[in-house]
Amino acid sequence: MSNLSISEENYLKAIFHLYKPGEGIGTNAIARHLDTKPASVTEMLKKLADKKLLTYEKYQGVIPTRKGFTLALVVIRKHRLWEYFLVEKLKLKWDEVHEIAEQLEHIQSDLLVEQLDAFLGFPKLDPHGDPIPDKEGKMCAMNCCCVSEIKPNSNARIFGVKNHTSAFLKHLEKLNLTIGKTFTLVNRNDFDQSVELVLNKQTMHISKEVAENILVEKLK
Amino acid sequence: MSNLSISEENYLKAIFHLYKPGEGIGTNAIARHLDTKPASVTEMLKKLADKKLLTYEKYQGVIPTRKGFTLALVVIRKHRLWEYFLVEKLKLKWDEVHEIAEQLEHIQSDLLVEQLDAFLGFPKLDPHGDPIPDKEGKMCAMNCCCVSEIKPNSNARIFGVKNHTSAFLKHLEKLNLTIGKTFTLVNRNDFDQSVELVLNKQTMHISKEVAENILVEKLK
DNA sequence: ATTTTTTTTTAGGTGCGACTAAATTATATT
DNA sequence: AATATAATTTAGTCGCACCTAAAAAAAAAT
Ligand SMILES: [Mn+2]
Ligand SMILES: [Mn+2]
Ligand SMILES: [Mn+2]
Ligand SMILES: [Mn+2]
Repeated sequence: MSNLSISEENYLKAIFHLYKPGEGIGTNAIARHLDTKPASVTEMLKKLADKKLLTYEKYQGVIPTRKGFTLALVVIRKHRLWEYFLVEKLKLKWDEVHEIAEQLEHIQSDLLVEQLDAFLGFPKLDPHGDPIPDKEGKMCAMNCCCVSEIKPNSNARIFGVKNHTSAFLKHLEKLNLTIGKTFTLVNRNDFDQSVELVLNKQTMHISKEVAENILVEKLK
Repeated sequence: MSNLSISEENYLKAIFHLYKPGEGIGTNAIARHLDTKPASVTEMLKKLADKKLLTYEKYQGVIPTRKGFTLALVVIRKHRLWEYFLVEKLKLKWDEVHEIAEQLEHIQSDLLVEQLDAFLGFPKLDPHGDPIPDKEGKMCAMNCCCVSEIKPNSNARIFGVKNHTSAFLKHLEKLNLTIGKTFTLVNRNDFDQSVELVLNKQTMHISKEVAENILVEKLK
């Protein structure tokens, strides 16, 4: 029964999201992700290392332990379940839920989480296409890639987003690029990496930045 | 847009609950209610006075301002809406929700509260019979009193409880004394203030402590 | 192999919300 | 009215989570 503070939970989650097999996670990257200062991060890393949630060696970059991964997944599970609740039950828009879930994810009660999960019908994906870990921390494998990675003349269905800011999501909504929509990638412009695609027989252009933040599954 | 900390919100709520017209609220009473020390209370009272949420004069006892009342009611509204949600939607027991609502009441989002209220169908009473303030802070007038205040040979319907601890609520459940049940108060024993009542044709005895914490409406 | 730049850590400090112990003020008792 | 008791405030600390500025180590550039 590891009782973590809200700050500790946010650090664990950030570290989880920044983790890539093989590489240690840098102090600066964590500070950037949490909008805080590197000096503050160093302090917290020592505390989390004391609690055996990650391995810390000066200047080496940090790697979460099994326990660290597990606890991060619990927070992520709660975040995504609450987002699902807010959109499906309370009828909030997909761009309105992230900030609220950022608070709700820290509510402490195992009973609450399990009952919420059941009430929602054990959803597998959150409103942004991200998989929701189950009670054991398992989540469905994702077979998707960025729009910026698919080839011209291929069809794709929008699966999710990588950027969760309200500004980006509202922009997508305006472009009618929401989850489930299918389109054909017609062409990629070499000089600015912008992408030309056809959606509902309408041709449209999206910037490199947008293309990098939309996740799709390829269609045959 | 007064942004209060969780502590400040909990103090405001405690002060609201302890308030009685005419009298100032003592430092000790607040400390007892929040399970903290008088010295800590004094400090917080000064801070809340700076924010114009109450009037504070050394040694005089404290009185909430209009603004203090209003903000306390917002927190109480959230607490009771979440309790209703937990019982009616997530199927938690009435003795399991208080601690969780104590956390949820601090989630900051006006949109969330209003949508939750609508989703629940604008409930008027929480699972313990307490009135839920509406968006404007208004709540239905309560016409009820303690079992310890009603006279022998009168009929009453259980309306709510004054004590919200899990221990007390579980006890009531065991005695089958839950909201909506009606009974006849047969007799009060003078020497220990215990009460004899008839519920479903069964005679039972309840202690003074229990009688003081059950709220009823009198039936003709 | 130096030098420069970047990353990370250390040192020292702040605000918040708690605490204990001691002083002060108010209230009750004699 | 003087004294004892209770309530409240003050003074001084502490842990947490942040900060800035400076030092140290690692990585990159010359
Ligand atoms: Mn968070
Ligand atoms: Mn999401
Ligand atoms: Mn609370
Ligand atoms: Mn209640």
